[in-house]
Amino acid sequence: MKRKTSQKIALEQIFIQQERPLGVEEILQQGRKFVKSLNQATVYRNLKILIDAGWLRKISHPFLGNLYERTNRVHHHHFHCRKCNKAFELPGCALKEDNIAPEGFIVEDHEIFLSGICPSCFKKYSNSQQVTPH
Amino acid sequence: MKRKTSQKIALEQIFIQQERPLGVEEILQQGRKFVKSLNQATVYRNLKILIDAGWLRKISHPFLGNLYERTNRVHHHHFHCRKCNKAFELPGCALKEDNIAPEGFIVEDHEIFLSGICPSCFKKYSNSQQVTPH
DNA sequence: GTCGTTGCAAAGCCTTTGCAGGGAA
DNA sequence: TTCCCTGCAAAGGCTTTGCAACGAC
Repeated sequence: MKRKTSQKIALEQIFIQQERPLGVEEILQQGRKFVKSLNQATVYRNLKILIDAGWLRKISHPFLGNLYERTNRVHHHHFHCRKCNKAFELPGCALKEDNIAPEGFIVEDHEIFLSGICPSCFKKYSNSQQVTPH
Repeated sequence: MKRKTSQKIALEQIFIQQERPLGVEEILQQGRKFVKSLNQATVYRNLKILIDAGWLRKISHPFLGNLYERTNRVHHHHFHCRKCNKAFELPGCALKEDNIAPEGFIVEDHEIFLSGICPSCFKKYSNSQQVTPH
């Protein structure tokens, strides 16, 4: 990253302000609030730069495609709600420390994707099951 | 699946004989041993049919793209070796039963991707570190 | 003979790349 | 002024789709 352009600054701002992982389309939409002419190719090029710099991480999400998030976040994993189709960041890690892999495999990294129903959608579903009093 | 064609039978045979998850290119290569004219579009269409029938599962692998495997295999996860770039099926599951997700989230399914060095590559690496006696 | 299935080619996504012009240092 | 970076358009992978011909039943 040799030159600080408004496009780069915009991307950094978006991720600094953001709590959840973002897809390219969202990044592009939000980036255009800062730089109206922002182009997809520029987004992809700068994402790559930020990833190579260790500032961003790319998540290949099984349902939502490629998402990007800051590397400085504490270790966590992602939950996908099959009702509202959103990704949630879940704190902590439910992986057992021992017995992760058989003898001989050296585990350096891992990624866990959980899926099901999020609290908000479960609530909606429960309500629709109830007979509404009148 | 209404009609049994040689193409469908070929795909089923490939997966019945196969121990590890396969990518589309591999499926196509192997399928052509049975049906020489086998086309990519046909592979994709039949994969979809087999998935909808609950006979196959699609795995969106972070490094290797989309892989396909039989649904009748015991619960397991996948290990990716960053040296030889292969996917390994690991028996068992290192996920803690309790405390997987915060209160309110209903976890229905999960996928774990491990990565690092496989036993075979570790062995090679160790050997190359050693001074070969002469 | 029907009509579900196939092969082929075209088109659709998402992502990358070539190029000329623009802007940071 | 230099030359890195951007926007645009074209091209690359992978996957899906339209269509006429084929073949399972």
